[in-house]
Amino acid sequence: MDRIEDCYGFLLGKAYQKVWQMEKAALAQYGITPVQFVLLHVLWEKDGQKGVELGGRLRLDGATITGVLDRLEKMGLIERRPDLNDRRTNLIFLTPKGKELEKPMNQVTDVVNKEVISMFSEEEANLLKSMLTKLGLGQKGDR
Amino acid sequence: MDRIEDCYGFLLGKAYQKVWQMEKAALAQYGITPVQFVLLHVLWEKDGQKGVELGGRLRLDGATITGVLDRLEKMGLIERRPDLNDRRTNLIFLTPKGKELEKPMNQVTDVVNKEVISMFSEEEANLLKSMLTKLGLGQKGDR
DNA sequence: CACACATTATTTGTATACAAATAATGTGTG
DNA sequence: CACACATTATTTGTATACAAATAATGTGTG
Repeated sequence: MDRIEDCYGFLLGKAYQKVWQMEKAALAQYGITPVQFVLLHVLWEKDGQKGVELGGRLRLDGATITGVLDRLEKMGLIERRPDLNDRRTNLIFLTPKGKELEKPMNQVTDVVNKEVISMFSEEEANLLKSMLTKLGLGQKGDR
Repeated sequence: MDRIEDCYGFLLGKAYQKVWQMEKAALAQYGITPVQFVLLHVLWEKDGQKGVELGGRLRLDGATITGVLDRLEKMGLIERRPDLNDRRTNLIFLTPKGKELEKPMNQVTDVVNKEVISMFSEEEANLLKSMLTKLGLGQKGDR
């Protein structure tokens, strides 16, 4: 490999960095980072999950989840409640404030997604999605 | 966007994470991280560059470059020398130890690249590269 | 049932990454 | 030439991300 611009790891990192910055800018008005957004997103789908479930879905280390939850809790968007069935576990619940953000934050991130998609043909965008899914989430298909 | 798995930012992040881990594992025997590797790679192409040139090429903030250089310097792989033409600047030079790593490290990262490519057809892999370049480095073509 | 082993969350340490501020030095316009 | 503005590297602070260690609790096999 003569040029770093031929290294897939490098290219993926830079593409991620760019899209992450677009999302960060879009979410800045709510004081939320992209990672905090995706964690909230999983809770909007299903409230009251365990930390380890969130980490599994988001492919994040437990230590990382702890930190993200700390910040979301400090902002008053989520709440840790003890799991009555397993005292090792907390269940993570959205606060009303956390629930309110679903619609507006999905709107601004949808705009970013459309911006990304608009750089390619529909066919290319779909292929990109399936290739990234295969690379990052292990399988070609959906989960 | 109903599922985070449809969010390009998320997919890019996870694909990057996976490939980064593969590279990290391959480079671990040399005690080098993927980011340190790409910085060294730019120096192998041309020794004696300024920090700001490295940051421009790698799309990294000056503060990030400072940190990466600190660690590479501590490991004895690079050296900061004053620029006689501009006293604001250091020029970054490879040490003999830093030069030695070029061949072996390129070999192990080439293996990772081939692993990534092998997941797709040649046509798909080329399209992926051009799409990531367009997304992350601004233009479709090469620089 | 006891106890080795597993699971869950957290803490600590290291490495990116960027924003904002700072200090030193260059450059360009009147 | 002076001085506002730009450039370069660094420092400080915040936010991921993971590895390794720890503490508390569960689970399964003899």
